[in-house]
Amino acid sequence: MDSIFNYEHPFVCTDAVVFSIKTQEPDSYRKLPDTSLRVLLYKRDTDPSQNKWCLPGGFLNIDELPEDNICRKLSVKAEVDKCWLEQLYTFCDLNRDPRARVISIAYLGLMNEAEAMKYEGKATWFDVHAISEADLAFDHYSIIQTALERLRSKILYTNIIFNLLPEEFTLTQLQNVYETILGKKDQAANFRRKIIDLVQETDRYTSDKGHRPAKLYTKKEVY
Amino acid sequence: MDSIFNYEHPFVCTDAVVFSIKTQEPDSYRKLPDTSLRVLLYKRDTDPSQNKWCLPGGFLNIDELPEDNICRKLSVKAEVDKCWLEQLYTFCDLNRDPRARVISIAYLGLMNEAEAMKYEGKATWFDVHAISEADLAFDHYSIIQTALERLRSKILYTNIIFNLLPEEFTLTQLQNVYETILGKKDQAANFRRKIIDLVQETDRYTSDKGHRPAKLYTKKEVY
DNA sequence: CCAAAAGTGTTTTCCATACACCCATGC
DNA sequence: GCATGGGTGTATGGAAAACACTTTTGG
Repeated sequence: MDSIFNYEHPFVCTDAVVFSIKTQEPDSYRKLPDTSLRVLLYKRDTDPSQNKWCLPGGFLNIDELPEDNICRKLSVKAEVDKCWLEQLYTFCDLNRDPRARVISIAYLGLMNEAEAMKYEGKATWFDVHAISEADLAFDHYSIIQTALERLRSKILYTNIIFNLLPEEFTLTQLQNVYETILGKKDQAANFRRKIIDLVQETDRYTSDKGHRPAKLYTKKEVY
Repeated sequence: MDSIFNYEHPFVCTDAVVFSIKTQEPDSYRKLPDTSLRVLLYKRDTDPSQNKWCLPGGFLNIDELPEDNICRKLSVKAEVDKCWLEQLYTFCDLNRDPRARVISIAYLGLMNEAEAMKYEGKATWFDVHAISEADLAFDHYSIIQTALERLRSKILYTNIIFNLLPEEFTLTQLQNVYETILGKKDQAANFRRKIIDLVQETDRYTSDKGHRPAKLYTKKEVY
C-alpha cells in the first residue's frame, strides 16, 4: 500500500432522513382527513446516546456505495426498499460522534404511505413537529432540520413530491401534502393551475361519500 | 477502541472547484472587455493520472475540517486564503481512485480576479469551455460539471456572485459576469431592474475613456 | 460632429392571486 | 332540500420582457 494511505483517517457513515405522509382518518365521514409529515427513527440500544432516537444508516463498508448501505440498513429492519433517495449533505464536525472522528454522508429519503406502514413496529414514525433535539442521538436533529429545509425548497421546483404519494391520487390529496410540508394554505383553483402540468389525469374517480367524486391523477413524466 | 472501528474503511479526501472571472483587456480603448469563467487546476506530478490536471484538495486528516483542509492546500501553493467555499457534493464511486476506496467531499469555491492573479505561475486557470475530460485526473471532470451546474442555478436565487467581483464594481461588470456564467444575453434596462435590490450604490464613478462614466456599486447586505 | 457605453421610460405580455361561482354526491 | 368537497371562470396587480430613447464622455 502506498505511503499516503498509512495514516489514521476519518470513519465514514451514512444517515437517511426518510419522510412520509400520514393521513389521519376523519372522525366521521364528511370531513377532510388531516395529514402530517413524519420521519423514520430507531431507538439506539447501545452507548453512546443509548435510548435516544437515531436515523437509519450505519458505517460504510470499503466496497459499498452510500445508497446501497442505506437500502441495506432499511431492508434489514423491514422488508422494504421502495424508497427514493438523494444525497443531502455531508456532516463533518469534529465531535459529532464521541467515539471517533466520523463523517456522515446524509441522504434525503421519501416513501409513500403504504410503504411506510410496513415499518410500523420495527421503527417509529415521528411527526416532524413533535421531535426535540434532546431526544435525538449525535447531531441527528440538525441533520433532520437540514433535510426539512431541502425538502421544502425542492418541492417548489422539482417533482420529488410524487414519491410521497400513491400511484394514483386526487388533486386535493396532492394539495394537502404540499400544504403539510410548506405549512401554508393555498386556494384550490390557484393550486390546480400551478401543478396541472406536472400531473397526468386518468379516467378513474374516487368513490368517497357525501360529495362529488374526485378525478384520480398520476405523475406525469416530464422530459 | 470499540470493535466497530476495527475494519477497513474508506479514505476521505477533499476537492475544491474554484472559479474566478478573467477580464480580457480590450484591443483598443472604446470596446467592452471580454470576460471568461475559469477554474483553478494543478498538474499532477505523480501517478496515478501523472501529468493530468487536478483540482486543489487532498486527504483529510483525522482532526481536520474539510474547509480547513482546502484552505491549507490553497495556502501552501500560494499565499492566499480569500476564497469563499461551500460544500458541493460528496463523490463516492467505488473506482474513482485506482489506488484505494476514496470518497471525495467536493466544494464550490469563488474568488475575485485580484485574488486569482496571485495564483498565476503556481497553478493554472483554465477557461471552463476549454477543458476536456481526457486531460483531467480521476473523476474531476464530472466534479467540475456538477460545480458549474450548481453555480449556474445558485446565482439565480442567491447573492454568491459578489464573491467573483471586486469590492466596487459597475452594473455592466456585474451583468457581464452573469452573462458569462449563464451563457445568455440580457438587456441592460431589464437586468438593472432585476438586480437593483441586491446592490448598494456609492458616490464614486469609473473614469474610463470615450464614454459616460459608470457609477460604482457594492454588494448590499440583505437581512 | 460621431462613437461608445451608461442609463431611463413606456408598452406589452404573462403569471400569481383573489374571489365568485357551479357541479356531483349522500342524506 | 342541504351539507360537503370537487372543480371552473374571470378580474386584477405586479413582474418580466421588448424596445425606443436620452445622457455623458473622448476624439
